[in-house]
Amino acid sequence: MSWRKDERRAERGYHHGNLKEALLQAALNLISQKGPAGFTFADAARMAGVSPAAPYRHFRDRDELLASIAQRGFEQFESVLTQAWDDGRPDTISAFERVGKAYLGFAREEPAFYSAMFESGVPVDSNPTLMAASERAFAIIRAAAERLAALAPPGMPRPPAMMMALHIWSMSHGVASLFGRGDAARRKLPMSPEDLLEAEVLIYLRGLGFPIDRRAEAAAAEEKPAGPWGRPK
Amino acid sequence: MSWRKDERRAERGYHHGNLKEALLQAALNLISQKGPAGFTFADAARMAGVSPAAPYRHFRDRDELLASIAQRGFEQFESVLTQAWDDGRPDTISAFERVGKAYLGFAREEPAFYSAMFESGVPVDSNPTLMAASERAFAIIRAAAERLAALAPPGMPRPPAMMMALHIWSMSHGVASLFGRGDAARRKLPMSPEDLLEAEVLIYLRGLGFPIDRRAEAAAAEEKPAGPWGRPK
DNA sequence: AGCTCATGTGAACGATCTTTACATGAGCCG
DNA sequence: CGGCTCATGTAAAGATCGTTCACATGAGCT
Repeated sequence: MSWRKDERRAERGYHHGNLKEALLQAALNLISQKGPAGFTFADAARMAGVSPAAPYRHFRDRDELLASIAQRGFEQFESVLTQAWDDGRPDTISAFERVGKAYLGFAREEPAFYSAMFESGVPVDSNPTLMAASERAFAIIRAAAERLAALAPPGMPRPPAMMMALHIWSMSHGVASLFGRGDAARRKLPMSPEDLLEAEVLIYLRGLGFPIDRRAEAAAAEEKPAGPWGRPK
Repeated sequence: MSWRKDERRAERGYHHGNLKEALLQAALNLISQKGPAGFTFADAARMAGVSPAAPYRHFRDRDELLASIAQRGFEQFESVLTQAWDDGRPDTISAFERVGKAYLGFAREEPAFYSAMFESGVPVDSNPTLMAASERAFAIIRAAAERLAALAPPGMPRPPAMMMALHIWSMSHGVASLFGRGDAARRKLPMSPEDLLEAEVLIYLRGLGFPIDRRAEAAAAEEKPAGPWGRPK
């Protein structure tokens, strides 16, 4: 790693070192603790050990900091999804399932990023670079849908990949947003969010004509082999 | 209507009349204009023509007002869904589609309610009456899913209604949250949110083994009869 | 060594949230 | 009708926050 000089400037720095980074980290901590509305600019400054005015050297205002976090979130999101997709290896279907799990995993493990990206009221379309980052993340889902659509059985009409991608995205976001995070808006579920989403997507794909094994859903619904739909309760 | 005396007290009241109501209305206006984060307690008071301290006679703090709005939102939501479902008349499928449209309609026409309910960070499970209202709203979807599940073709295994309900809900919320409102987080869509959701649900139901007419999706995807999947672009 | 510019500080303003003591008037009871 | 009481609203005040501006400081270049 590039320790030696980088670390000296980072830890102890001249004025502060990399305040920008420290502020982003502080904001992330605060958001994950108290939600995107509960984090204050002054708090982030305090947590970074600087005066309340210092952040204005790096962010025009509080919204720009939030937008920066959303931006970073989209980038990290894209990276996670890309890795999960792995260009469709070893096979399209299982890679696709991995993407779904990765989606939920990101929402759960990075709730601060996720809420900054989707629930903070940041106007995504007002910031071009933010918009672009969001597009790149969606492009992964879109690409996966494309490959999946190409796999449609010969007899079937090809579903439009864009529509598939939007459908999958809305399912994933719906599950993540309603049931994904441990804390807020939780509701007793008969199964894990991951299994819920997996079953949902599989049923959807079967509806498109893909030859999905029914046992996969059963396994997703619950490990209990009490019929193909899991426990009937 | 019960004018006469009610109205005198409502309009002109003694101190203010029904400040509580006025505050809720003011908050709704403010939220629909500036989002749930952008509304301030003082602003609501000002809009109601009272001092900034007056609201505290009716709400412990800002969060309680928000929770009250969410509560009311869930009640109104339940009413809208109940009306749309109409106990499954004239037939289960079309009533089900109506519920989906009603869901999106509510999210679009009452963005203030919707965001207070789902995106304001109000801890739903901390307030029992709020939780109950939310449950009652979800119960409509659940009941519809139940009826739908009972309609499953004889040869098919019966899907668990609860799972169906959760799936439908996550689709609806996903579409509403990502594409539903005119303003925030919009993205260019090849079709309307309503059509997107309708196609999604229909494909899902077909995946469950329901004999869904493919042309319905085509119509949903777009009116253009350019093949069963709408325009291939 | 000295200049310069990015970076951080301190003080200040207005707005907000919230509490506290005080005012007011509606409705009841005699 | 007169007075009591309590819900309802006000005024004032403290704490915090977002934001700005004049000023300080020191890193890096020449």
